[in-house]
Amino acid sequence: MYFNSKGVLRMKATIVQVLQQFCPIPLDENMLESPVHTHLGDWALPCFPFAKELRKSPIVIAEDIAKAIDHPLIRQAAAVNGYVNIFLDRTTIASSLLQTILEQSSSYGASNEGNEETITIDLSSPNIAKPFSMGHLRSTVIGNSIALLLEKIGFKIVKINYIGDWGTQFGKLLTAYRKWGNEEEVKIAPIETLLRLYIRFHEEAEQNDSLNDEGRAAFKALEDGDSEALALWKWFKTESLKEFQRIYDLLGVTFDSYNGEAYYNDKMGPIVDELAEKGLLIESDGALIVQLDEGMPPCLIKKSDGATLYATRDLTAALDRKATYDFVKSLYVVGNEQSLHFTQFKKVLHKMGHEWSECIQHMPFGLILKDGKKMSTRKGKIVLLEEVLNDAIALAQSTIEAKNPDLLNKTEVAEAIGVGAIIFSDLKQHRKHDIEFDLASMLQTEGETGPYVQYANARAHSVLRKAGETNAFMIEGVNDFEWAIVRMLGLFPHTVKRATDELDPSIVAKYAVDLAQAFNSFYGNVQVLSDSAHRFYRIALVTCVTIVLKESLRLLGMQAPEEM
RNA sequence: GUCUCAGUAGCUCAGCUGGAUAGAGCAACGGCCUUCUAAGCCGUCGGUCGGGGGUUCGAAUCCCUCCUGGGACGCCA
Repeated sequence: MYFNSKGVLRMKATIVQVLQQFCPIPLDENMLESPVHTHLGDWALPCFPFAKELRKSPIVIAEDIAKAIDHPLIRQAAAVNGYVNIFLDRTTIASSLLQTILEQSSSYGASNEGNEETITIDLSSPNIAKPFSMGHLRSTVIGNSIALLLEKIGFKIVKINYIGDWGTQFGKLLTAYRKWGNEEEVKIAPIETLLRLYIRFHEEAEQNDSLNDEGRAAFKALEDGDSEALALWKWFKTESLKEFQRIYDLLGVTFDSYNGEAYYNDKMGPIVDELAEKGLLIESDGALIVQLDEGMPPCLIKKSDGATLYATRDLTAALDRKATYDFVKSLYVVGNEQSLHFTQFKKVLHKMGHEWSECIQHMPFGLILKDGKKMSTRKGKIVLLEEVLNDAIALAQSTIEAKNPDLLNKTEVAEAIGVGAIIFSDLKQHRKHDIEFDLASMLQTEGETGPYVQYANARAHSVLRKAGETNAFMIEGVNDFEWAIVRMLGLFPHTVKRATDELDPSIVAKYAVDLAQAFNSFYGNVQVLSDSAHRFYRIALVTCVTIVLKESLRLLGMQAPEEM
């Protein structure tokens, strides 16, 4: 009776249900809170809001409720300063929770809330001919984790890598290549060379504005199908994708579609026509725009030379995705700085009469700043992700060499840890916060880091390896260290719920650290194997820790090596 | 200038759908490896929650205002 239809014990929901039997006011989960200090209890119900309706003081209300409570799940209820503090019956809760987790294993915390409906996620979307930057890392790992989270609650996810492979920038790049580039150099180090050309273009364009016109003309020619330009563009793209794939392999991220901007090049006509038919298109200074309301800048659909823009392609892509996938929601994991673009873009769809424009959701994230400022590709102020990843892996490698030189699959483990450190350092922060780039803190493996969580898992596995066979367990009392773990384990489904409601992986990352902390504290203070009275129960507890830690890490897109 | 996001310990951040004494990590300092991996554990130090008003029994949290910083603001994406 403490389980939902899928057999998942949801501790908080259960306790609210129990409390309701003793409280005259309708309760919901949000009213129950965790006391600031554990000695105050496991859960607390503040009674202040009930005072008016019951015409009694909160102190009296709390006392009345506390006195009335009589339930096998609750060991003790104390009224303190208007709060009802609940102490749970540790043995009962622990045994049913451990049983549940052992049975459900990795599906613990899952649900079918999504009902197999489709959600598309636009993520990563690097620009070809440019290095994979730290900014794209954010989009990639946040989007990936959100995809995993939504899958966990039963949605069907389509991950789309909307490659930035079209637009004026390529006209500029073509121009630069023709002026200063050569084939050999590009072959040897494609992205590096193209980046250098791109930077030089912007440097020289500052002195000589006609260069910009040349770039725009080159893009127009590309869009019109100029075969020499197209061949170069294709070559740049192939080389770039090769480099990106290396990074995706390292990160362990896959995509369901790589349809980028260029894919929509020959599909934009009908949309422009539709906009015209619906009377939304206005000519302004030779360009075609859609006027939007209340002081919002208009949305540019075609430049005065007839070439398309980002918005044109985004609109086309959105319509295509709706037709192809029939999504109930369409998420775009794209930086903060494009917020205005997305509001405009949704507004245009709305004006076109597409009510599903409401299903489009921009999920902005903070910028990665360098010296307090945005990094700029054009000025070459950029940090390369691959170098950062390689640094992290090398560091993990040498730590393993120092601490566990006999480890069998050192290379894989070093990769899991190094990459995990980078992913985690990104995901642990709230999505919308700007992050000051700090290599040292990304490479850190102590404290609230990915390796810390992975290490807790590895230690737990080490105990289990030495434990040998398991057996049925009886719980003879739950100490504070164990109880801290049980509480965290019980919170996992609620954590998944919060993370999916908010679409925020940082909630899971914080949870993983808390669980790892609870485990490490237990590990440092309680013997598992040498205490025969508690042995099997503790083994079960440790097993559950590994299940939930691994699942938490998986939801963040990280590996959970069993030895490190 | 307009819009938008942010400002919490020396540093990086939690907490923000209002609740008890504002929590972690890093750094600093002090303990703990002859017991399951010390990438760890235990402890000490550290705060006008940017300022000022307001709403409330109660505000880091909600509202207003000011200050500071990031970002965006028609032919880039």
